This record gives sequence, structure tokens and C-alpha cells, in this order.
Amino acid sequence: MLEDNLNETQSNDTNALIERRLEELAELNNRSINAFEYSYDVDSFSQEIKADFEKYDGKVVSVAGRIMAIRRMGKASFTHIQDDHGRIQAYIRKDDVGEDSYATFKLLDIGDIIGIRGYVFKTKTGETSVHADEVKLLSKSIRPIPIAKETTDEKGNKVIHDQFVDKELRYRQRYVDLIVNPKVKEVFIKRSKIISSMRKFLDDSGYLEVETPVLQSLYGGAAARPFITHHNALDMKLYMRIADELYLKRLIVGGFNGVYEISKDFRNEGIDRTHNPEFTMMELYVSYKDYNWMMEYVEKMVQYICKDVFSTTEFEIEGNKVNFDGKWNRVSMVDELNKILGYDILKTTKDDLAKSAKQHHVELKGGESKGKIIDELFEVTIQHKLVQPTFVVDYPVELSPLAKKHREKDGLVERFEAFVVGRELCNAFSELNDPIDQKQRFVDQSKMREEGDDEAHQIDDDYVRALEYGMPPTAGLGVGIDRLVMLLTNQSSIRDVILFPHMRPND
RNA sequence: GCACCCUUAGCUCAGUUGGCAGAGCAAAUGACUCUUAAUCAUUAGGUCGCCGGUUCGAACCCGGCAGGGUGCACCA
Repeated sequence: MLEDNLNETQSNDTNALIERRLEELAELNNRSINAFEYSYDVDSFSQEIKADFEKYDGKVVSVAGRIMAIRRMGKASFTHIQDDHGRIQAYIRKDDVGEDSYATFKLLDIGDIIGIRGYVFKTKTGETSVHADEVKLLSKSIRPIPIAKETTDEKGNKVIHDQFVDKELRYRQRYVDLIVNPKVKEVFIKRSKIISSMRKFLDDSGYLEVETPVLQSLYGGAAARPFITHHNALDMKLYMRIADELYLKRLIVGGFNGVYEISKDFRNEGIDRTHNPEFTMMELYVSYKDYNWMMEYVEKMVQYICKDVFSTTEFEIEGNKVNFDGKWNRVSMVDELNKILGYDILKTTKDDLAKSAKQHHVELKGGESKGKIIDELFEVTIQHKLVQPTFVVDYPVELSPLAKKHREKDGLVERFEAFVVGRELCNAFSELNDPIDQKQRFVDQSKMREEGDDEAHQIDDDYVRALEYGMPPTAGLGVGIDRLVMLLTNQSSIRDVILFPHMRPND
């Protein structure tokens, strides 16, 4: 038994395995061994040593990492340690490291972090290894990790036994997930590279990365319910932003040629496979451009990221072969729907649309605008069929209070969304820069709000004032980063591309 | 918000008709100086998610709650 005060200093879900390791820790202390060292001079990494054995053969290296396997054979032992990019085996002989050091090694466990110095060699079975002359404990692990073991079958495929798969534990304790499931780590490395690559593409275009307020007294730029918080000193309600849009366009008014922001937005909605309450969005605004230009820009940007990060534009996504290369399909939302429904949706009545909605099993509550019904019909009839990257262009004005009226088609705005395997990749439009029209749209939205639509846009008078000073013609774009990463890494849940997805508190 | 499913040892999972709580890995002790899911022997390890009910008896049947998953709804 250990003293009570020792137990109180750790998390309270202790067990016999942890108590056993605390006893080992006490024994290490008795031997004046620091179980939590200050630093270690690492000069080599597992992956490089294994990839370039000829260069390292016989050379003395210092490596460090977490013990993932130990095979003891009396006076000699093998261990695998895992560093940032892989694992390497070490061979530890009592005769080489000395009696005391070998006795200390016997007190170590899977999960402990150690440093090893020794020369690189290949075992008689051909595995690149480090023949240790020094083993140093760097950090003791007192909580056992859920260790999996690997074998290789006749075909050379890796088979993982007893893998740590409990999704709840994996998300709540992502640090453990990352230790024992290397493929998880790969996804998050890809995520980071996708964002860097996007940033590089935007920077190389000459656009300026900026930061705008997360805490806002008026929220806008999207249709969503916000998180509400409170500022104590000012004693006022503040909202967490649901979009960056209105502030970024104020900067276009201010004279920047192009601005973008990659940041978290917050929406107070349900949580599911494609929604996390905080998520990452990239928004870009470029002056003197319209949505036609932006379509080409999106194509180029996505193709650049694909080639930069994955060295290909061809992807396997949910069993579909998808190619991002070349010019993407462009379809008109209205034309496609007219073909399917057999009449002109812009000239027809709301009642006819409601009938069509019923035929296509779209549930309406009543009170939806004409544009909303059109959008619902689009989702069930067309969206899910869009496998290859496709721009859907020209949306009903009711759905897009910040987009500019179509230059030719009445009742529509110049807006597009890109879809891949039925999923939205981005949303963009020619930005509305007529302050009088914008004011009217806000007023219309506020009527919808009064009629019970709590996601309708708030009136932002300061934004209208900014437009009154004059905003150049501008193209705007929003890309949901989490969903882009889901697509490119073929993950079906947003939780698998967010390191710490939101979970209900458990303990 | 609704429906269905899951919750058993640190991890992965069995658990028959309601009748003593099981295995593999991990752990401990011993043997073993080229092993690799090391091997061999021995040992220990449980609030069967929580609360209640039915029953002589509940991991198992019933009800409620919690957490999680999937689908639907919501999400321009």
C-alpha cells in the first residue's frame, strides 16, 4: 500500500497496475535515479536510421522515445521504442550496459520514455537496431497504455491485434490514441500540411492574412444560432462569431486588395458526424473579382493543395474515384431543377413547389420561403449525385442575403457551391456591395426573424455604413477546413479530423 | 429532439435456457545473452456503466438514468 497523500496527487481512477508502477517509481528513487529527467541529447530518429541503414551502419547514435515492447531473455533484452515518426529496436546486453544499468532497465515498463545510445546494426533476422551501451530513463509512465501487437501475415500485410478502438476513449484521451494508433497521427499531419499549403497558395497570390474579432456584439455572415457569452467589465452580452465575413469585407472597404482568415467559428447546433460546435473556416475576399473568377481560383487552389500534400489529384473517397484535376463541372441549380420538375421554378408559385417537394419526400413545416423549398429540392434530387467536383451556380436570393443580384437572371444571386461525393466543399459569391440593396436584404431578414426564423440575419448598421463609403466589386469564398480534410483523408466523421472533438463531460 | 444499437479485468473480446465471472494481450514471480504477437512454468487481476424492479437466485429478464455509436431531424 502507498501513502494516502501520494494517491491524492494522481487522477483518482487508480488500479493495481498503477500501484505496481508507483512501487517501481519508489524503488527508482531509492536507487537515486531521477525518473523525470530534464533533457536528453537526441541526434537521430528511427525512420531515418532505418531508411538509410548504410549511412548509419556501425555509427553511434542517441535516440529517444517511448517503450512500446520489451522482450527480456535473462541477461539480454530487446525493446522497441517509438519516436515521432516510427519505431526502432534496441538490443540491450547486461555485459554492455553494466550490471546496475541492466538492473534499472528491468524496472522499466512499456510506456516509459527512455534514451538509448549505441551503435547501429542489423540483427541476424535483418532488423535494423541499436546496440545499446547506455540506457537512460527519461520519464516514468505510471499509467499503462493500451498496447496493441503487430504481426505480419503471409502476404506481408500488417495485422494489429487487440487494437485500441473504443471511440469514446480515443476521443476523450486523444494523447493515448496518438501513441498507439499511428494512422491517427498521419491524418493530423495531413491536416496540418493541407492548411500550410492553402496558406502558402493564398500568400503567394498576394493576399493578406488577418485576424478579426471572435467576440462580437452583433453576429452575422451566416445563418446559424450563436454561442452567447458575457463581458463582465462592460456588463454586456457578446456572441462568439458564426462567420468572419462581415469584418473581412469591412477590410476590403478599407482598401486591402485581398484578405483572408483561417480561424474557428462557433455555431450552437447539434453535434453529429459532420458538425462540431467549433470548427475551422477559411474565408477569402478579393477585390475587383466576381464569382466566375473565384471558381477558377478554387480549382487552382484545391489542385495546388492536392499536388503539394498528396502528390496527386486523384482520390478514393468513400469508394468513389474522384479527380480534382482539370476544369470542374458547372451546373445551374435552376436549370437542373427545371429539368427534373418539368416547369420553370422561378415563374411558378410556392404552392407548386410545395407539391413537388411532397412528391420528392421533402418534409415541410409550412412557412418556408420559396428559396428554401428550392434548396431542399436541390438537396434531395441533385446534390447527392454530384460525385466529381462540381460547381452549382446561381441560388435563390432569399437564401443569400449577402450575395449580389445576378447580372442577368431575376430572383437569383451570383453564388456557387462546390460539391464532391455529395458533400459541400465551399461556398462563394459575388459580394453584394450596394448599400441600399444590402439594407433592404437585412430588413427582409429581420422580418423573417420576427416570423420565427431565429437563424435569419441580424441587421448590422455599421456594416451597411461601411458599404456606403463604397466597396469595390469583390468575390468572396468560404471553405470548411474540417470537411476539406475529411474529403482528402477519406474520413467519414469530423471527430476523426479534430484532435479534441467536443464531448460531454464524463468525470 | 426522435429511433435503434453498445457499455463485462488496464486493452481487445467471449459469456449457452436466469444457476460458482471467462480467454488472449498487458502485469507479477522464476528460467533464458539475437528476440520480434519471443518462449516455458507459476501467480494475481472484476462495483459485469449507475439506480431500481421481478426472482429462491440477475452480467443475462423488466423500468429508469448516464455516456458513447449509427441513422433521421436540424445544420443557407
